[in-house]
Amino acid sequence: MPELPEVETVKKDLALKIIGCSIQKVKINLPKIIKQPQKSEEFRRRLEGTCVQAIHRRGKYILMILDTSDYLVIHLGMSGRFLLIGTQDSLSEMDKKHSHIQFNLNLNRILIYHDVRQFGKIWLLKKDERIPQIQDLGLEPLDHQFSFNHFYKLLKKNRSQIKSLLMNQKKIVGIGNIYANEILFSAGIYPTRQSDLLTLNEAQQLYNKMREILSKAVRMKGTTMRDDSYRDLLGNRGNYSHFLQIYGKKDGDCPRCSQPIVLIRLNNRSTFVCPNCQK
DNA sequence: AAAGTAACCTGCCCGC
DNA sequence: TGCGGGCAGGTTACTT
Repeated sequence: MPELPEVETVKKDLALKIIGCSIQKVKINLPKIIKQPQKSEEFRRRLEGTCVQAIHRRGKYILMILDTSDYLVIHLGMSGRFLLIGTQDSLSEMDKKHSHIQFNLNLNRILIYHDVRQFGKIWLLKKDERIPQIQDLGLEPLDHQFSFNHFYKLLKKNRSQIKSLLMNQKKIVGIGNIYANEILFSAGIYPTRQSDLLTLNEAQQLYNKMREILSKAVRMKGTTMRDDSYRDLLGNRGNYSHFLQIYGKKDGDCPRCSQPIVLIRLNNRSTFVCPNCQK
């Protein structure tokens, strides 16, 4: 599901709705989602009675800071989402089945971690505790510190296929398969091009499109492809789906030249290209 | 060092 | 209508 724009949307909504709230009770239905601490009981004990102080995003991870200085790290995997509801009765049987962690908040609200495919992960860490998943993350593509110069250097010192580089979370964070496809199409660059061999102009184009597309997708609150895919905290769809140019459009007409869009497979991921517009 | 493969899961969609 | 195969926005470990 979630790439930077989707995670950013969830983070903003969570910040709006639960900062200052206390977590009164925690119920764990699927312990394997919790990677740390190992014992569910400790997870529960350290969370109950705390208050949510701040919420941040780093790459595709959500960080929830508690007033005990412990913090939660959440990765939504492919299908993780949060539901904020008043009572469990409002959930369908299917939703109940996939509600793996339940946080009872004050004011009789319930925050649920829901995850059909169960690839999501949650850590509860002490203030000074670090995990490599976060430590090893690369640069934030929308950070104003991240200049074209930084980007260009990154391209030059790596020899991977440009699509792999864009999706490599140790180099640049937040870009997944949908946005990698969209960015490369917009920049007119074929996904298998070797990053250090791109021209200055191509690199500039790529940098511009990366920032344009990601920031527009954030404004549009992410992308929802199918009915069962990404939703925000309140169940709304992301509107960037209306702006997709190439992702999911095999055999469709290229929006630029009207030639058919071709599907190839790269690193086991579907990759959509217009061989006429992407060189 | 980089690319490929399989594994972790459930649900949906398509073709037969 | 039902079944099987393939696919899905991610990450990780292992092999080539």
